[in-house]
Amino acid sequence: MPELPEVEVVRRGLVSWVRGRTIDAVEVVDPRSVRRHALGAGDFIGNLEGATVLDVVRRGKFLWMPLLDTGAGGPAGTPGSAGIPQVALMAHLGMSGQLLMQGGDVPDEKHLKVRFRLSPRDGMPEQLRFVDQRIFGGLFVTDLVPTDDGGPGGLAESPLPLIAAEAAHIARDPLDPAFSFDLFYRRLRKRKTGLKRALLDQGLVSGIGNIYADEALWRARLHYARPTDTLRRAEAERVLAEAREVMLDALAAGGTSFDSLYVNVNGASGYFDRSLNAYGREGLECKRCAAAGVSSRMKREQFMNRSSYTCPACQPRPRNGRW
DNA sequence: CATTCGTCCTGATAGC
DNA sequence: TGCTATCAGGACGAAT
Repeated sequence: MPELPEVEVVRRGLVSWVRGRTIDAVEVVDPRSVRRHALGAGDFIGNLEGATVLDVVRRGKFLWMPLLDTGAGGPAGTPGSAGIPQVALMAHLGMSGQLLMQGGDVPDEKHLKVRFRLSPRDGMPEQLRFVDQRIFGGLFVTDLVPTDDGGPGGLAESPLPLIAAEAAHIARDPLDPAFSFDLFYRRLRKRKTGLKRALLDQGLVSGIGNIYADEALWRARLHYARPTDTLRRAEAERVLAEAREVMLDALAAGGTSFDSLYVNVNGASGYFDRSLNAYGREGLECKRCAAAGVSSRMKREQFMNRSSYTCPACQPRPRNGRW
């Protein structure tokens, strides 16, 4: 389930394979994977064929490749703009999306949705493939627009002060050097909602999904339903610091994976799931309580139409009035 | 305006 | 055995 670390692993894996290569041909095997491209699959293809990939950049879980039109005439970018890209190929992995580099002789994956044939380069696979079982992810072409907050964000800052229009509403992520805690805390306190809902709101802080939200809350000993307008500064700092820690650990491990739905760009699964403390541990002893000699079992509850895992002893549900 | 909820999807698994 | 129900969840647009 791709969250920030997994998407960053894909970005890093992808960039050396695609930067500078031209998209020679595009094949949309399943149009549902380009449904966010409003003008349809034909227009999607027309925008991409002949364009050159300049870079792979990210904000939150959105990943995109700024494109330069090579002059073949497609709508992608306008010649004469001094090499400044105007559009990008956007990718969101959703639940189960993968971006794979594959040689032309590799059989099609069962859930292959879109195939890109790239200009040949020695020792590099010919195809970039988008594979997605559950079709929550997708690809589309988006405009690149100026941004005044320093660039797209993420861990590897792009030299271009441009952001994909479709990702302009996404906040910076906690690993981003330009992430502002003050801005986050100010906005958090104004919310009338629960803490986990806020952590999952990509417009407030990006990159955190259900798994890392539960892990960060567990590490910070905070309950998911804690009202955001009661959070003390130190508590907000704590949960963000823990989110940062758990995502850095996952990044170092190459991303989290449970069922091989997610693999990185070269097809290798992450293995961080073995060190999760909260997610998926229903009925098991809370590791922290056990270490302190207290017996407490993790419980699972439905929240926001998804599972939330908490320890009832060290992450007590907030009560009215006092904290 | 802010917040919450329904929807999109497939396939593994549980239960009868 | 073969069917149906349940679960997984990111993000957007509709509803409240």
